[in-house]
Amino acid sequence: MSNQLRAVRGMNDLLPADSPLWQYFEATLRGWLKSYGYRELRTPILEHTGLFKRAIGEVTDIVEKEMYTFVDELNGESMTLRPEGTASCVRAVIEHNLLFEGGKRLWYAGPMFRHERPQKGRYRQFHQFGIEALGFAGPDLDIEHLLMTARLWRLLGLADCVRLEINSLGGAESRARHREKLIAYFLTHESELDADAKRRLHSNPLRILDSKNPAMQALVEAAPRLMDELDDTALAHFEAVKRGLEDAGIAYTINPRLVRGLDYYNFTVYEWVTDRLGAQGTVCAGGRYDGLVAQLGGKPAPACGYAMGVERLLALLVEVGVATPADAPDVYLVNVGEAATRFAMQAGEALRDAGLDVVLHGGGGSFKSQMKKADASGARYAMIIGDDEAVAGEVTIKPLRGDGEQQRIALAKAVEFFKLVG
RNA sequence: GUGGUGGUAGCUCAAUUGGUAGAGUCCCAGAUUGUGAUUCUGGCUGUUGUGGGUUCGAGUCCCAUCCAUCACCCCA
Repeated sequence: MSNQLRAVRGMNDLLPADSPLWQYFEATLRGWLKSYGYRELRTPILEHTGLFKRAIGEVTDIVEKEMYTFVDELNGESMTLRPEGTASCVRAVIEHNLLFEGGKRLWYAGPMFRHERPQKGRYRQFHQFGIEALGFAGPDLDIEHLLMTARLWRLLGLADCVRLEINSLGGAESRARHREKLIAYFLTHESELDADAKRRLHSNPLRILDSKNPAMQALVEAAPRLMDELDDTALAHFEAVKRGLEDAGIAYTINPRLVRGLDYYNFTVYEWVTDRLGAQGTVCAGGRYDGLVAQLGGKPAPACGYAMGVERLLALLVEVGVATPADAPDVYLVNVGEAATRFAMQAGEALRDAGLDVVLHGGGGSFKSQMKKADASGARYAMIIGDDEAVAGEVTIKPLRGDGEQQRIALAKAVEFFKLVG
């Protein structure tokens, strides 16, 4: 065991027993995305480090201490495994001039990498699914995104275990103004700050508002509020988003302390959270990032989007007890004897031509042991072929589930039989 | 990255104050020599996460380390 090879910490194998749940989830996503007109964008997992530094922000936790960054020994370039999807998405949109013909609705999915201490619902390689709408001004797409996420919870049966929190961060000027007031306020109360807060005072004072330290609550409650700094445009935008939610009957709470860990957000931010996954309860988060396209060198364009943590959503599905769809074949092909195996190969192909899912028993074994495998496979039928059948060009069909008699018929008739029973 | 808890067969778990590592399940074979899911019988599986230490003797105590997990932190 000491020399045993293991997967890298925080990075998991997806085993066959679990893949049906992922496939069910992914299939649900595809249908749902199509119904809103979103189209897939796939970007490389590896990007130049500079992209994430510019997009996410130099002083964020992600960039400062969580990125898998390394030098490509072959050419000396600094590379980074993507820690999130938005930066790559915007980069690709700019690089290929996708906004030339107007706004774009895009989605992406895949592995992301952050070097954090692993915990349930938090892994070093984890999967995000996200959507980005670029080139659309105003609150329309913010609202669409919230409506579509709410629909997804209904589709997945999760509507009762997630709740929506929203906030507005306003524009850059509002945030700068608020930041100054916040620092001034905390400086006058510096003796009451805990160690975390003191550390953040100048690097990321907004984060102090997020503190869970009970001793800090009174201080935080009385702090200057960003909402008070919002200009008319930001307020009108926020009001429109709230109205959209109310029109759709989606419950929400305004959380003035909701802050994003990535620097590119402005105006609307939101999180869908659950209390059934412990400390890793944020299942979907997003908002508007109007400045990012220009910041990354593109022609200025408004944008908004969100990302979901796939592992967390699947954990929630398991918690709620979704029926995991079976992936059993229609037919398990039992074959004993050399001639029987050769005939069974042809029989299997004939059944697959007719659209059936067929597992052919491999590696020999007695009828008894093969029948046990047939049962364990979950197949509805066993098709039994011994040398007797092979010589006659016949097969024996035995129902393994429900009623029905075993019958021995010609292969061509068997194919017809399966076409009928589906 | 910080602190707490835990790690025994493929899986779920036992093992008295330190004294011979066990059960269920799974898998394999047979009862039923061409037929599963029930029943009965028999069989296989372990450097007790890893490496040190204390001891006549360590799954059990000590140290380190790895992994998981809970909270912090962070975030999806």
